[in-house]
Amino acid sequence: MTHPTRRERLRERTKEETKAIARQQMQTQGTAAISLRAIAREMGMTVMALYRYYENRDALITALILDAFNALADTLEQASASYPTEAYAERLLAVLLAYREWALAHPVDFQLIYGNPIPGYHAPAELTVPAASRSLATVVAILAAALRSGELAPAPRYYALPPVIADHMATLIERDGYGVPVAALYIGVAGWIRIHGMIMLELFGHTPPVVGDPAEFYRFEVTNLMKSMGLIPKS
Amino acid sequence: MTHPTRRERLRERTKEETKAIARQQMQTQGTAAISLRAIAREMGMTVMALYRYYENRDALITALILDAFNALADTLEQASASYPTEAYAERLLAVLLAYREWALAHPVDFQLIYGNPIPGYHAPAELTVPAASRSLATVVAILAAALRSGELAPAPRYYALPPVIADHMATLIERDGYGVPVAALYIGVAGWIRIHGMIMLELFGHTPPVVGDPAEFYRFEVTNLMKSMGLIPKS
DNA sequence: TGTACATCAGTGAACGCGCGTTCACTGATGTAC
DNA sequence: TGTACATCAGTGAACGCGCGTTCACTGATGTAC
Repeated sequence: MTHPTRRERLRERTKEETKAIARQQMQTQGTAAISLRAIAREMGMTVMALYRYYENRDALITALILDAFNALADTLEQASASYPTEAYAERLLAVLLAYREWALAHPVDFQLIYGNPIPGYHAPAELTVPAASRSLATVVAILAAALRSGELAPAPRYYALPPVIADHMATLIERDGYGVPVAALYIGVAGWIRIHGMIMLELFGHTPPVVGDPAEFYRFEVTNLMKSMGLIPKS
Repeated sequence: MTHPTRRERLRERTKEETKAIARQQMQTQGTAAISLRAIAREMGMTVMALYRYYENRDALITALILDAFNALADTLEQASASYPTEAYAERLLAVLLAYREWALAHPVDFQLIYGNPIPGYHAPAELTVPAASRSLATVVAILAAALRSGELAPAPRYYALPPVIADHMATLIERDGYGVPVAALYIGVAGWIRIHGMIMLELFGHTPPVVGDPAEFYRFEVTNLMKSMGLIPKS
């Protein structure tokens, strides 16, 4: 593994610039309108120059999706690491607030990974699935640690989980080697889904007119969610 | 107000057929790919014939969106009416289950109203907003009645609603003449958002791999949600 | 009941545009000897 | 240190396609007298 050559560095920079402009254009035109010709025009190059960097349009889209999944997961991991390990409630709250903030700061990337699929494009699952599960894993890890420490006291109803679901989650934990109890995975998934709905609706402008202050509403909902789990943050 | 003429009936039928084919094509191509030429081709007509029925592409999209909002609201109202007025819990559960079922049965219409906006298209708010609020109103009406009867006992935390949000909702209720307490609107909105997240993620294939049986999971979550409000359905 | 006219559904060619991808090429930058 | 050659970035024209919307038209269906 030698150092990257000058050429390799320039090459990497062009690939990054291409993605940056693609993101910029999706912001105004929508995720489906991603066009190689438009990107090349903006870069002051011919379309064909782009084919040196990405095999075709689908390859560029895949790169954008992977970047988005990883950027989100990085942000969440950073938020999680900004508190001591045993401050479970604070860590979880920080992660959940970071989730919304990232989505609002990068609406296009969020739509790319969680919104309407792009017509005609098919994601290569072997690449996207691992990248996608990193975020959930961050949340579930905190929950599992909190459960182990006894600080997290899930309400009795969490144990009334229908057998179909409990079994499925147990299998999943086994297969992927998560090493967490089913309760942690369930709470993580259920919480993620609730939060996700709020963000999706806010992003598309459906909640603000009803709720008034989406940021305040989000914080209130997330805090309640955590309280109902037995995890109470100080602030 | 005379009867519709033969011509008017035929005209209506063609407009309906146009929308039906548009929906069919969005199902395979994505909501953004709605194309007048493709629709005309499928109908065995020239593109220009369509311009007799819809002023332009945007007008057709608006018609599809209004249809979707109204079909959803009709379905919810029907579900609500299938139980006696005082059976609040059963009515609410029926409405919430109907919401998911409608979304799964009409994924394209659901994406059209709650998914990514279509690039270049701008919805006329004076038409879409009233149609959109019908669904929420159905849920909120049940909650308000349940509150009045004393059968719904919201947890104390519902009254810890941040003033910004409570004030905004109070203004909204006043302005639109909902005639319900703030607690009913808040519970309705919060519940709607949670449910929405689950359905969105299921529709785009993000939850099934994690959850195993989305229908069972949905029922479990909705029931828990209602229990936490003090509304317990029999079945 | 018959006729003249208005209304309406639908045609067909054309405009100007954007798209992804192919192919054969030029000229600059690096590498081996 | 100089030269011959390979690698690589980028060009430019072309193919075949689809799109929304314009315009001037044809022929059938209804309506008024």
